[in-house]
Amino acid sequence: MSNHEESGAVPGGMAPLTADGLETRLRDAGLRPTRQRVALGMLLFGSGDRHVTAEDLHAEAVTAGESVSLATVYNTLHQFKGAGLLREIAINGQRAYFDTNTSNHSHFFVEKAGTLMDIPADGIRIDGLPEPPPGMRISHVDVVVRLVKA
Amino acid sequence: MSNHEESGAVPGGMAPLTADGLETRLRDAGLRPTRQRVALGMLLFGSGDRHVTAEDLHAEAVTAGESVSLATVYNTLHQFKGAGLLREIAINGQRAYFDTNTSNHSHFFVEKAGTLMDIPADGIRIDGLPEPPPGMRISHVDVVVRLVKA
DNA sequence: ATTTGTGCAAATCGTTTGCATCTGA
DNA sequence: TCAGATGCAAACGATTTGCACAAAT
Repeated sequence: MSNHEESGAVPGGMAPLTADGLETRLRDAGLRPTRQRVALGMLLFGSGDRHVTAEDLHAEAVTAGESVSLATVYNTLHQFKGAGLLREIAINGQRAYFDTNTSNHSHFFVEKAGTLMDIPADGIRIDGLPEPPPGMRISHVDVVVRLVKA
Repeated sequence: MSNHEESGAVPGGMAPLTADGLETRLRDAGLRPTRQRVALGMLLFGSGDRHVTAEDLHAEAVTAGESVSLATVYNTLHQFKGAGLLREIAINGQRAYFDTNTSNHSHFFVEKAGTLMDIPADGIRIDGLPEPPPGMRISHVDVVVRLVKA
C-alpha cells in the first residue's frame, strides 16, 4: 500500500497513523525508521494523546509482542523528544513522563495514582509573568495542577 | 534564657530566629528538637527564603562543623516537609529541592545551572483553571518558568 | 526506662553508558 | 560497506531502608 498521508500533521493528532506515515516522519526528523522505532512510534502516536513512562512503553511493547530493550526505549524516547515529537514532563523527582502532545498545555497530576491528564491548552491563562533576569529568556512554562482525593 | 518569641510566625520569614524559637516550633510540630534537627533548622530558617537540595544542606552542615549524616538530612527534610515547615519542589526527574517559603508562589528555574529563584507570589495569576475531576480537589498548583540563555 | 532519632552501609529505583553485535541505506 | 542502532549488563546518582547504637523525655 503506497498510502502517502499527511506526514507533516500534528504528531499526537487524531488522524489514523500508518507505519508508512510514521516512517516518513522519522526520516524527516533524521531518524532511521528501524523496526523498534516504528513499533514504539505506532504505540505512542497511534492513539490520541498519551502520557507514558519508559517502563510503561516498554511493557506495552513487550505485551504487543515486540522485542525491544528498556535501554532502547529510553534512547528512543529521548530521540523523539529531540526531534520534537514528544515532550518530557517534569512532575516529581522520580519518574519521567513523556507526552505525545507537544503543544502548549498544562496538566493535572493525581498525586497518589501518579496519573497525568491534559488540561486543554486554552483552559489556563497565566498573567503577570515577571521579566526574566538579564541574559535569560523563558523557554517554557510548566503548570502542574496537583490533585488529591477530595 | 526563657526567651519566648513568636514561634507561630512565618517559617521562612525575616525575623531573627533563635535556637529556642526553633525548638518550640519543632516541638509544636511533634518533632523532638534534637541537635541535628536544630542545626539543620537554623541553617534552613535562619536566613531568608532558601532553596536547597539534600546534598546542599548536608554540605553546609558539615562546613558549619555540625556532624550530620546525609540520611538524617533526608529524614529531616521530609519531617520538616510533613510538618509544613518546608515545601518540596518538583523540577525535574533528578534532584529534589526544598523551599523554606511555604506560601503560594512560583519559580524561575535556570535549566543549565539548576538554580531556583522565587517569583513573588503576586507576580503571577492563573486564570481559567478547569474543574478537577469528580472526587478530586486541587491540592496545589506548581508553576515553573524555565529559563535558558537568551 | 522507654521511646524516638541517628549513622552507617547496603539496598533500591529510575536512568545512563560501554561495548560487542546487528541492521538499514 | 559502514555509519548508525540495538541489547545486554554493568555503572550511576539520588534517595531509602535495616539495624545497632545514642540521645531525648
